[in-house]
Amino acid sequence: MENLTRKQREIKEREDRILDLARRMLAEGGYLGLSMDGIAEQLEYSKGTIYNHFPCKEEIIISLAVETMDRRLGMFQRAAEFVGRSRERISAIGVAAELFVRLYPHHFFVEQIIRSASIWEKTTEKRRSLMQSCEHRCMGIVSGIIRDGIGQGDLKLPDGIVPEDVAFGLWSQCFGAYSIIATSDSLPQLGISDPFVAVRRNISTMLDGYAWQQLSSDYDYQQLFERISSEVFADEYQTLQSV
Amino acid sequence: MENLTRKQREIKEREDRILDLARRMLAEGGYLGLSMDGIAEQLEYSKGTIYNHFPCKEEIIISLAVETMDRRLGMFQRAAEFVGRSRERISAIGVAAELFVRLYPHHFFVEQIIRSASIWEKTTEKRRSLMQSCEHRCMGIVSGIIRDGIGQGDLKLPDGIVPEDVAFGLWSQCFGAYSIIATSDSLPQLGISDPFVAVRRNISTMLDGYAWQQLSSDYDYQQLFERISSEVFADEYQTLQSV
Amino acid sequence: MENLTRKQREIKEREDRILDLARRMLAEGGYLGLSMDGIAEQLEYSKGTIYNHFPCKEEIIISLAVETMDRRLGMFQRAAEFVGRSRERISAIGVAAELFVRLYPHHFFVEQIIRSASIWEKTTEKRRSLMQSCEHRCMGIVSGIIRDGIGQGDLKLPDGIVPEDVAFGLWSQCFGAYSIIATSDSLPQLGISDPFVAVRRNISTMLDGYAWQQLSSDYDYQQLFERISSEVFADEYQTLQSV
Amino acid sequence: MENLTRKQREIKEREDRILDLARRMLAEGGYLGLSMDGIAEQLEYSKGTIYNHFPCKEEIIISLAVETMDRRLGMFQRAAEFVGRSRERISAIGVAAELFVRLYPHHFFVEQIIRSASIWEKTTEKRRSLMQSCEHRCMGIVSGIIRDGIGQGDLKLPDGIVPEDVAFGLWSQCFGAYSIIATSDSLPQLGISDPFVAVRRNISTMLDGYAWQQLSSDYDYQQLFERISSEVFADEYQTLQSV
DNA sequence: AATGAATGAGCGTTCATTCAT
DNA sequence: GATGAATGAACGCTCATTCAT
Repeated sequence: MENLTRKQREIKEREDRILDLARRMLAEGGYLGLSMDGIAEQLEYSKGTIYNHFPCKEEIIISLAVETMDRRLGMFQRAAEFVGRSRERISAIGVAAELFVRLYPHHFFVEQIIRSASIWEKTTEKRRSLMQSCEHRCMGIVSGIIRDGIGQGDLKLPDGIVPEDVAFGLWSQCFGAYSIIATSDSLPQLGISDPFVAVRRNISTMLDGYAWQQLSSDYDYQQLFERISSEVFADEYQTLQSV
Repeated sequence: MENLTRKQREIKEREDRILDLARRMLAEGGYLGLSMDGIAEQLEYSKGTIYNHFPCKEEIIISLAVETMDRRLGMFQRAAEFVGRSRERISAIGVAAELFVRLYPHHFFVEQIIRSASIWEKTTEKRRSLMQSCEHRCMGIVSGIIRDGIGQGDLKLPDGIVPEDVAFGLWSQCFGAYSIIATSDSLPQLGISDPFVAVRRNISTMLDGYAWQQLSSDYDYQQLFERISSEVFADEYQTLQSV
Repeated sequence: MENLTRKQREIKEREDRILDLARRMLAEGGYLGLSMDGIAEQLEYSKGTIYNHFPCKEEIIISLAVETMDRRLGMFQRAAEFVGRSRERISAIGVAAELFVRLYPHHFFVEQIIRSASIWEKTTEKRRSLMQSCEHRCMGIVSGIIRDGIGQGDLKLPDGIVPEDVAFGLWSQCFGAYSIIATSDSLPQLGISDPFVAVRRNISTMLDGYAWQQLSSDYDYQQLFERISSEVFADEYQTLQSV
Repeated sequence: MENLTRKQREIKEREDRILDLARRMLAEGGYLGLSMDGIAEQLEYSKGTIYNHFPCKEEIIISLAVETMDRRLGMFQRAAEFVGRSRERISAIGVAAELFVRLYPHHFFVEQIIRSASIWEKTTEKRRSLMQSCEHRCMGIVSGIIRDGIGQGDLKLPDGIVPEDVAFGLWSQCFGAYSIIATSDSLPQLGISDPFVAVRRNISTMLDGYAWQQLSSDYDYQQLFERISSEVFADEYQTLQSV
């Protein structure tokens, strides 16, 4: 059994190496940049071996996406545990989102690929629902904090708006901004010198618009951002700084 | 001469059919979903004929993108001419953006594809700058309205924020939300029953956060939305209703 | 009829323009470098018009070859008329051959192309025999001079050797050398600094070997070369000098 | 291991079959006559298999050329080792050249193709220099024998002529004659009944012209030709006889 | 006679996937 | 379980040739 475990460890390790390489290839050249031949060659395994791990190319991409979502979910969970008032906690989520995309741009890119390529036909329904559940839980965390805020009197949503709508707003804002940042190289020419800062300000302003206490006029969220970064995401933050 | 015109009309018409089909293929299967063979086959023309219209696959995609951007730019320009206070005019832009993506979802999808595929190597610099200028002008319209609002005293931006940052916020919000809407089919399960309404509310709330007069609490922007739709974009609105 | 003649002149003129361009294209990029589309485009005629002149691509190449051979035949004929002893006259042929290949390298190149591409299947037997007759007459001129030399006692061929064998030797030597010169760019590195001079010396030595009077030791053939160039081929020689 | 060797043998063997077929196709229809589709079809392998052996069409042609040059170089080297006076040794080279072109006419044709087609862009500089070095060494062998002849007093070159010039003469004569023989089917009609014999006589006469001892009048080079054929190139000679 | 849009067989090449060893 | 040779459908693209106008 010890033997088996070692074997299993080896297999898991190789699987990780495949995924790591695949992610880099995907980031480098999109869906076409990822090739089974290339993986086999660069990893110095035979193609057959790669196929022993993943039954087809699409499954690799799905695995990549699952890994990405898992990783972000983990960061979101740690963020949600931040002790403070509801808006501080939602700020922690914001920190997590930004750190994630800056620290693991390849992971983020995978999500974009998966949205534009038609992969689903070759995949099992199980895979698909696995990813949806990940998405679901991420949303749940954010909505939960909003609900907490409402419960604690920090926030009151107008009629016809549910916490999920606000969560969707945060999600859209981040996803849209990070997509544009990742794929546009003319932002400075458009007059946007520091897009990440702009995202934070815009989100903050939106939350002010919802009158989520405490307002950004009464609280230094920039400083909070730094504090969360170094307290909750010490490792990630340091890695980012050193890059 | 009548004869010549008929031929030319036929050609133009076929070009449109090629682009329409190409757009659908792109929307269906991404960059790989669009194939020259497929176009020729489905349109029942020879490959040579397709190549008489477009010298390579990339040029089709570029043409698609240019068409998309032109069309939206046109709608933005009409929106910007709406007579009213600055926030009403920015609402008109919002109407344009939403109508555009709902009316021409394939057009919108093309933009996403073009962001992730590496098409540019096969294209001239002229093409590239043409598209960038389109983007630039769209941004310029939005920033211009924001500047007008500032000049007219409807809006005052905090220190360190320029109109472009706000415009970027609107762009991100829309682009992100519409991307998610277009590629996710589980929004209802996530609790977001009407994502388009949610976007409007979130954006409106952000503008409230910037204290852009008149605040949504003092003005019925929902009604304005309807009015702009039926006045400025009568045709588009009707088409949308009938679908 | 005057009208018809003008028309015919126009047609002939256009045919020449087609052939000129075709020859340049052939020289530039070999068999593949010659394209019907390219001809039509650069000459600003429609493809149909080109096909009115030549029924297929191969016919153009054949025409090119015929033109080449005609031109050289003309030069050979003028050379053969040089007044002098037989070896002087054969020298005149040598001058013609060298001037031809140096002055019209594209023409020479056509001959090489036609030897390596399989064009004949698409051509009529008539074309083929036309070319062969050209070749025949060129050979005939050279053999004739040799025969004259024998008749005049300048030369006596050993048993088993006919004038055509010697003519073949001259032809081979020239064709081989000029081919190598045209397609090899490393002759200087191989130690051959002036290949054209080398050809002349080698041929002259071979004729000495046949004891063709007057031997090169008794006659300044280099000076004769100059004289023939400037007397018989004044125009060609001048053109060459000015290039 | 026996197993592995068998597989490798099979692969090597197929590679040879590909090259053989490719050579025939090239000889038949020039650069265009060689097609990857055609190879796959005639050999009844899939296209992918062909591409497993050669990464592109050009590499096949290069391989063909290298094989050709290697083979002739080998024959030249064996010829150069013939024990005898310098002119006997140069005769051995002549035997090698003729046997080569008669025994492997397709090989010879490859060289002509490669001279006129623009293959080099798709190939590495290494390939190119490999071929040039082959050419260089062939030339070196011939020049070396000439130098030996000079050193041994068999031969004295006139002023202004270097051994390489004479070697170039031999090369031109052979290359030209063999090219014409290979591509012209009307030699008998032109009065050249045995062109190979004619080449030998012409070359011999040229060497007589250079007064290279022993002169053909004092030595039976025809008989030497037979002797070298059967002694140095016994295998090749026999193969030729039996064809 | 001139046009040029239309054709379609053909090309070189790629790559996910299979399966005998 | 590992290997990698073999497959073959698909791709983007070219171009000589035809023929309705």
